[in-house]
Amino acid sequence: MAGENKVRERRKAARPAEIIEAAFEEFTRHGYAGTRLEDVAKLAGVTKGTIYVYFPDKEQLFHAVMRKYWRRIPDDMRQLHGIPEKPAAAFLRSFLRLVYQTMQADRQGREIFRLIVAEAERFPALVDEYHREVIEPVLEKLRGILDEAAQRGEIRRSAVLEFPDIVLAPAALMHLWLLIFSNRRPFDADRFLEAHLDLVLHGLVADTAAQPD
Amino acid sequence: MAGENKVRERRKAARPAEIIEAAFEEFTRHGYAGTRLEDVAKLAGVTKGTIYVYFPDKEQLFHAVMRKYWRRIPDDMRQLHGIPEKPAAAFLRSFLRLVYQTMQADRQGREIFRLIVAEAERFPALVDEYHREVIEPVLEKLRGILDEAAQRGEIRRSAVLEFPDIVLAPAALMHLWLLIFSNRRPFDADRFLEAHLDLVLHGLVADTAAQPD
Amino acid sequence: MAGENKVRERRKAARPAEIIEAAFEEFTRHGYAGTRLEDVAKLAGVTKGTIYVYFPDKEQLFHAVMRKYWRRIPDDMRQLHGIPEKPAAAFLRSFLRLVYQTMQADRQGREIFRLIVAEAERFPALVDEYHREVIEPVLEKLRGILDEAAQRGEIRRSAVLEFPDIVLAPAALMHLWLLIFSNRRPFDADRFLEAHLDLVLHGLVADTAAQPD
Amino acid sequence: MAGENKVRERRKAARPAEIIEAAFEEFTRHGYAGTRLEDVAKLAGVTKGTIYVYFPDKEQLFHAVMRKYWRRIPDDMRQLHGIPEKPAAAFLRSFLRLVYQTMQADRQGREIFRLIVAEAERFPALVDEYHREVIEPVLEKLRGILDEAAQRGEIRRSAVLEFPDIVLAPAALMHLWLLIFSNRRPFDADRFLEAHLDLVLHGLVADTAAQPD
DNA sequence: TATGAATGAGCTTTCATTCAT
DNA sequence: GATGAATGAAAGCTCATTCAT
Repeated sequence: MAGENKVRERRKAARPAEIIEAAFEEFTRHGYAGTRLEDVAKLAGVTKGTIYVYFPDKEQLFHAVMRKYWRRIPDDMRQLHGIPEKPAAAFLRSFLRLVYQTMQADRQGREIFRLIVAEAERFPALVDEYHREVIEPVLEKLRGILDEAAQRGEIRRSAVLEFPDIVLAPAALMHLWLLIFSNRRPFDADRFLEAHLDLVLHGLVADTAAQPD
Repeated sequence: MAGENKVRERRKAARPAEIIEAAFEEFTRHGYAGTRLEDVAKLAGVTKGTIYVYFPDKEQLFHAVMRKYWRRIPDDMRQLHGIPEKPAAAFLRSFLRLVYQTMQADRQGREIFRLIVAEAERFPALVDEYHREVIEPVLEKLRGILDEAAQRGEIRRSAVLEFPDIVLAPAALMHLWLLIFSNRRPFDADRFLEAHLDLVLHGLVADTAAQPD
Repeated sequence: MAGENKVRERRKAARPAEIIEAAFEEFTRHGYAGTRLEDVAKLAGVTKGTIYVYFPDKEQLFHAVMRKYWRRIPDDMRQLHGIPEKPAAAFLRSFLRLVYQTMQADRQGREIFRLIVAEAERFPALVDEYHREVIEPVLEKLRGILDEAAQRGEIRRSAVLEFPDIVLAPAALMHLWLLIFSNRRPFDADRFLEAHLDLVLHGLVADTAAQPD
Repeated sequence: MAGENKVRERRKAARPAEIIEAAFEEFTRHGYAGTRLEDVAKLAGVTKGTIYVYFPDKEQLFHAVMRKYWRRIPDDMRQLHGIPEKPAAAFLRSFLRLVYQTMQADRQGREIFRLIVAEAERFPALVDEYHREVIEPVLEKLRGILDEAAQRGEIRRSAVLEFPDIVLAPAALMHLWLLIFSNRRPFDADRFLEAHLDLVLHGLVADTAAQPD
């Protein structure tokens, strides 16, 4: 009774995920319009028809790919729990370091971002969803860090507090550089992060006494 | 009769440019693979066949579009000539203000950037060319500004000097926001620029005496 | 437990009939080629595979549908037994009234007729079978009625006796009207029958004395 | 200037008609769903793509086929002009003879009728159009003939006058027989028409004195 | 017996490209 | 140069049929 059709069930249960994985590769490599479902199928080790067993059409498969791969990003931020939140300089450093680590390691999240930029016109609803679920939480987290530090008097009250994106911008730019140059252009991410921290900590510090590092 | 001919000739001479303009609209809206040459032709007021009179194939047309629209960007930087280069804070402000103005006004440059991100995998050579001709000059300009200011002792010698991208990053991010949210999300570019300047000037300033604004 | 089994067995035994019923609906609505076995399965409350347990392929299922639904038509004619066969006018009236009643009530027979017309080219053998089993018996019955009436001198000996279809034709036409206009076009079947009878009885009557109604 | 591209233009102008002709053959043989556009193309001597130069999709091609082939039917009725309208018996005979001739000769009109019956469910609007443009005019013509004859006292005022279809029904039935039996079943159309006329003329005649033939 | 995942041939439709005019 | 009819390869999608369970 037990274990006889487990293999089959396991395969069956894994099918949609396998197809999504393959679709991710093809979509990120060739864009939405440039992707051939036949290639997706081949990569997933199934036939064209099988894709349609699980997804009603190309568009829904695209949606599934997008949603699957951006969900994981905010999860990484949980690692921040347990890190003492002050002094602000140290916490900010931890926060940004985590962001860089995630961004560097997470090729998938990066490629999803490419698709967001590339297909923003075709799938505006997806862009909004992405903003709400991926970008906004990170910015809100950062805004909270900055606000509390400002309340404690550790950093200046400046217009920057209104735009946490500005503090994060260099990280986003690194994202883009990795995206468009792949590995053609050497990039010292550690040193880039140090420079980024240098600017931010000097730029936000409450008074000259509070020097970072 | 001669006048008639002239109009015709002028139109004839304008054909390739008109086709490129139309192709720009279609490529930026639908991406490379998603663009139909028939739509390009319709928008340009010619027929499909005419495109092939001037361009050997879709790919070369794409190249032409890309090259035409990014050439103009560095031109804007000439406006900086004539502005006194010190004090550094003021010059940086002028520089960044110019960058923001250009970025906001230049929908075409923005859309080209979208294509760079979207089609980086398919046209890596184009990305490299874009970097050499568009990104690099701006970064080099900024690097020059920063280096000179540092030599004059107006700003700190920090790791940031190695990565002028970091100073420019918020502007690039605004570029992206405009790109993916179109006009769906209100964005106060002026205030964003002020916050950006606030961070950069405080972050780079040599000593606490040199406050911006 | 035994009761449970019975229900199941009863259901099992009913399966083929349920499938045929569902197939009838789909085939008549969408034609042979336009019918999807998956829809048949859904309508029958089974899965696609089950159809193949009972029918080797789509074609055989179609055959089964056709044969099942035309068998019942001649049965209705048994209702004529017991009606005195003369005078001919009265018997003819009873006969035609029965034909009209059957035709109006029997949506299924009507739809089968549509399939006969629609798929005659693809299934000529089925058409011949249909003629032999459905059309011919009715025509023969009518021919018999007319012949006997003629022998009794109640109706004229005319060429019409060779073609009982001519006497029946208006009924067939009503069949067609119902088939192609569904309920879009109002149709007074009773009055139509009266007119039909009027023509036939006047047309066949032996002499002017024998007026119907 | 003249005659150089005439051949091409002639071919071009003929294309849609050639495709419609080929489509007619395939649609009438295999029905709407059963027809493969590739076969249509092959029969028309073009490639699949060419069909889409002239017709937006399969459905519009079907519409075009239907409309093209039923237009000609009412035209045949013009042949009646010039025939003296009385006595009614003779005119009715001419009318029905013409109907039979048309029906026998016009394989295309017959096949269109098959499609009307077969696809009535899928294209109800087409059925209505067919009724308005093909059936209705014939019935109205006949109704006019009968009404005038009745006014002149040449035929009885009976319920039949309300339903000219009844008078025409045998012709319609012959249509069907030809349609579903092709040439498998011998059919003496002349004798059938004679029998038909016999019934109708006897059935409608005002008094016993007025005998047909 | 019944299932339904999987197949793959085949369908309609699209579109970059060609070429006679 | 300019046209646009024609092509044909290939794309997205469908569905009758199979088969391991």
